[in-house]
Amino acid sequence: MKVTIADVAREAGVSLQTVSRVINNKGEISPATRESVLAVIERLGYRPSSIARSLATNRTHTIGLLVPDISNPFWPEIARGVEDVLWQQGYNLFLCNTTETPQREEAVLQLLEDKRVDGVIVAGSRLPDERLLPLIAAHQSAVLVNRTLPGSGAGSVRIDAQDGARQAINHLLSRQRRRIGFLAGPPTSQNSRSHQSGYIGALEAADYLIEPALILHCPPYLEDGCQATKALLAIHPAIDAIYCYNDLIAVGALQACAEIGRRVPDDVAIVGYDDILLASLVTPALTTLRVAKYDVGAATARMLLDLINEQAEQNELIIKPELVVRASAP
Amino acid sequence: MKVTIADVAREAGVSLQTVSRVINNKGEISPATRESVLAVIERLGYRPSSIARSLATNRTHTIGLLVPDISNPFWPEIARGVEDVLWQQGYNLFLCNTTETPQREEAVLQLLEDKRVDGVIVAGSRLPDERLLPLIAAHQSAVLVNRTLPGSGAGSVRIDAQDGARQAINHLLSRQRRRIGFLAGPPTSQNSRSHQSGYIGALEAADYLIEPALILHCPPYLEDGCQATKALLAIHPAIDAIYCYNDLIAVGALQACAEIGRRVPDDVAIVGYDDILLASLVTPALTTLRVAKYDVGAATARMLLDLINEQAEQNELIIKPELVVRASAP
DNA sequence: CTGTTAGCGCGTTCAG
DNA sequence: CTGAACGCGCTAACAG
Repeated sequence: MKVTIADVAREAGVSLQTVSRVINNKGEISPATRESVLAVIERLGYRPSSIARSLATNRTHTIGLLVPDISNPFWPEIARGVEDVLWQQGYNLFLCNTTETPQREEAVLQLLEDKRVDGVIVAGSRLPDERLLPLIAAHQSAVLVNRTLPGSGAGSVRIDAQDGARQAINHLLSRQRRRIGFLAGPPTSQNSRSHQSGYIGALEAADYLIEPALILHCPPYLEDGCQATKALLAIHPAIDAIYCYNDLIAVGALQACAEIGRRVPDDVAIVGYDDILLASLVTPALTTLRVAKYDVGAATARMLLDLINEQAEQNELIIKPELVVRASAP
Repeated sequence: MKVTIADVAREAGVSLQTVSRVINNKGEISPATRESVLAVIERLGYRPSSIARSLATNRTHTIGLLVPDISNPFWPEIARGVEDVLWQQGYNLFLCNTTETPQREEAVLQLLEDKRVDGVIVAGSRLPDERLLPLIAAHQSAVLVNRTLPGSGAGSVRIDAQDGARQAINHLLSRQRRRIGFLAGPPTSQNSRSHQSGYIGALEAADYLIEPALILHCPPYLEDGCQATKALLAIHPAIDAIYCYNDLIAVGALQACAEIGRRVPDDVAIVGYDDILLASLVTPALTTLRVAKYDVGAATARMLLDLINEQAEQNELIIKPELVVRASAP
């Protein structure tokens, strides 16, 4: 059986309470008893039960992180940033994959509530506002990544996809690309809509007509990007550039072009988004928008902790991505 | 305030216990009262507190996963496999990065104990047996990935690195490579020693002398692999092949060769390990040993759950990697 | 089939 | 400065 606070108290010849005070550094305790209690704790190898503590304090020092899919290379670095900051502050992390499935996202959020997490970080949510809102509201504290949710009181950390898309399109236009396709990622992602408004905005600002048929949605994975690219180029052979929701799709586009004999960048320029490790290592190397993923994760975690401790200075943070020009769209 | 079981009981006009029974499907309950209790639960939106439940049952339905670094592309797929299986069985996952730091690994293992996790999965441990043993023993159930720990009672799932190394070396020898270097990864990794014994075994079996100086340790990352390769080739210019602890190191080796003007595979053949996404997409594509990462994660989680439920049929699983021949070592 | 009585291990009132 | 009693929300014996 585990040694409890009672064992320590008995062994040290003091009351339960005194032991508790020593552990939590609360109230004044005579150095003598403190030392002796500490010695007994050490000798018995006593460690307080987080569970019992949580029941009494109503805090778990645990937070939940929802990501669409941890095996998508964009998320691990975010998760790493989150976990590092949390660890430093004595918090643990529940990792939950939502697998792009709305029901699972809902179920996860409820389960985390049952587990009494002190807060949640919801990244890449695919839920519509009205379904997400009550689930977020049920949590004490929450920070959303790449999404807003008006009226929820949740914090928000976003990479400015609209700005990123604008940078990408302007770069392509400046290189004389005129028929720019857009592989827009999951239609249910708010982030996708931000990209799209940047894409449209930049083209309109340059007085180009928007052709809706140049925009194609697809899941954010390599194979899907490959297929979508083939479809896009089949319908619109004149396309001379493709802007992609993320790097995985962009690498898929690279593959598609190789397979159907379109040269990159000569025939078609490709621009990705995220700057995952892969981006700089494929051939041709991918022009993309660099996102400081680790920093985003760390900042998100810090914001959540501030929210939990009610000392948040801001509950909104927008980070601009940086265009990295490589061979796929020089 | 959260609605508790007492609220439900009062509202339904039954005792606490009856509500508890309904929730847990324990004992016989008259359909009538069951229905009415269920209705109240629904109406009040009652959800049992996992914390209170854990305190009473001594089970948390939570397990801890230790990985060296989730942003190393090898681990996310493992984590995904683990999380999927756990989720299906109603378990949650604490994700913990040990950052290749022994103290952090120790601290994490203790903290997970405080949190009363039902079990732990320890992947890529860097702790020596005598330090790891007590920490593992303190946990009810544990499964180690890519490592054994005699006398711990822990389960073990391993990818047979010795066999993988043997396959790689034999392949290289069959292609007339004679001076084969080995970038061995972290010296504190048991897995690294397995690779090494496969490397040595295969060479000895073919009657080649082992030159210790052809073996170099380095952290399992791209930059480190790049540096180590340069060092290796500087000392031993005659090397015509390099076998690497993992794909990241191998991609680093590819880069190093490009930078110093060694052609791959003409001058130097490179073989990696893991078959991460990147491996097939670099140029030249990497010959490597494919590891069914998701399956390893899923199998590990299943083994742990079986251990927890005391119905484990086996507590050891060894999976063979599969040689995938690509351009870097045809 | 259902209610009562005890804990689970700890923190937080209060007195002393 | 220290101790005793109570409660966190729930499950596990026992009764009935």
